[in-house]
Amino acid sequence: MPLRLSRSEAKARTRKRLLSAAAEVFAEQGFAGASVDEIAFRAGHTVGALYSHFAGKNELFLTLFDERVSHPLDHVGEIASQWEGDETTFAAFGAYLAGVADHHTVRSTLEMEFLRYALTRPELLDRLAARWWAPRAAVARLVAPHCGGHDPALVATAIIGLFEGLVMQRRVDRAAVPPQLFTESLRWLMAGLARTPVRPADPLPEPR
Amino acid sequence: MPLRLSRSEAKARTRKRLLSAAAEVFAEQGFAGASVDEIAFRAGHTVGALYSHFAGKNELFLTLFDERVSHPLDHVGEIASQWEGDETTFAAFGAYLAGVADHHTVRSTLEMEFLRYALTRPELLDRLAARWWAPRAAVARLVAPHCGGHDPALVATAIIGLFEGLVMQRRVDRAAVPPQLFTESLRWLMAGLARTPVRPADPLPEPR
DNA sequence: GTCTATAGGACGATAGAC
DNA sequence: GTCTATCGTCCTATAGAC
Repeated sequence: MPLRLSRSEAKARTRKRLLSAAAEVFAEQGFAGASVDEIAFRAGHTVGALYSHFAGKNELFLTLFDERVSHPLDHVGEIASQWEGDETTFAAFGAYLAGVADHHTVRSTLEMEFLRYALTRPELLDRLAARWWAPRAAVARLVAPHCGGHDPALVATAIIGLFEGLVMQRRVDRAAVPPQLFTESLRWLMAGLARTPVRPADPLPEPR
Repeated sequence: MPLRLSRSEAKARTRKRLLSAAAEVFAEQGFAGASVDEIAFRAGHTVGALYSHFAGKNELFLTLFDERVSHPLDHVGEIASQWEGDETTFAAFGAYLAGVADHHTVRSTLEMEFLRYALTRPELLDRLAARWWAPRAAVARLVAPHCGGHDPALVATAIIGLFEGLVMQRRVDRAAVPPQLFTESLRWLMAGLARTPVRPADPLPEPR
């Protein structure tokens, strides 16, 4: 590893710093509230550098949307490879997600801002929806053997919903959501699958 | 009911319109992105009217925070009064929350924006946390008889988390979260409570 | 109480030096 | 590729007419 960075390495480093700073500021201030000046400043640069890497504030935001915000549950694959439906895996899964709630705060706040931003932009909402397929499928594969006949995709959606909702509540009030609840509630849900009769899929048409 | 409004009635109506318009614009554009001009315009007034009712944009936002955004789960009391742990109640609860996901969109988006806004303002975060006590307690009372020894407060937190997470996913992708899933996943969770051994409360100290 | 007009400031984006 | 300086725009908030 050379002491001095090559031109392209320096450029890549600048870009990376800008993206990290942008993630922070967008999360804290929202899209409209974030100023390109502050983003550049936090990255240790000025607007000039920012505009040489990105066409503008919008493109910077969308680049972040595409490149940087992998969903927390993307990493579920790491845990899936060891899954046995046993206590160890439950605990690992729960601990991992409690950690997400406490430490990946910029990422999850930024995800919220993407959602709000996308809600008024249909084409972005589609891309956001597509983003959830992979983690949902990963969780579905993980739990399929323990679904007791219920649709693994729906079980996965419920599990992801459960964790997203717990993460959200824990960010508001840590005391209300002890870390063990991530594990416990997953256990409750999985135990209930076996005890619940399987119903016909989608007996009602999608309303409206 | 008189045909012409009294002065104070007209004033109250203006205030209400301004608050409704503000809720929409804040939800769509975020706090910083919302302009007082657009809020006033959507309310059918001008900035002058707005500033005669509110000290400024910040106060308008905080007033909304205090007065208008009752959490969806506040209404859980209506259902709680009829709860028997039976299929009818499950279905009503699920249907109600699927409706929230589909129709109360401004409210839930605004809640998201409040959360992001509050995350960098500790005193607001405390008030937001306090906001969740009542619905959590209402759900806890609702499910207490069916908790099988588990802490009803924690069960309530899990249930609320589950629905918040499902609502969020449904707003991104309706097809992924059929309305019945609200009912089904609640059934799974409740059924699992009875089958899961009760663990000692909080065996681990709160980390960090 | 509500409107119109405007002051004062912040921001996104660009131009030109290095 | 990055910086400094600046232009034009949009926004919050206020002042004064009605």
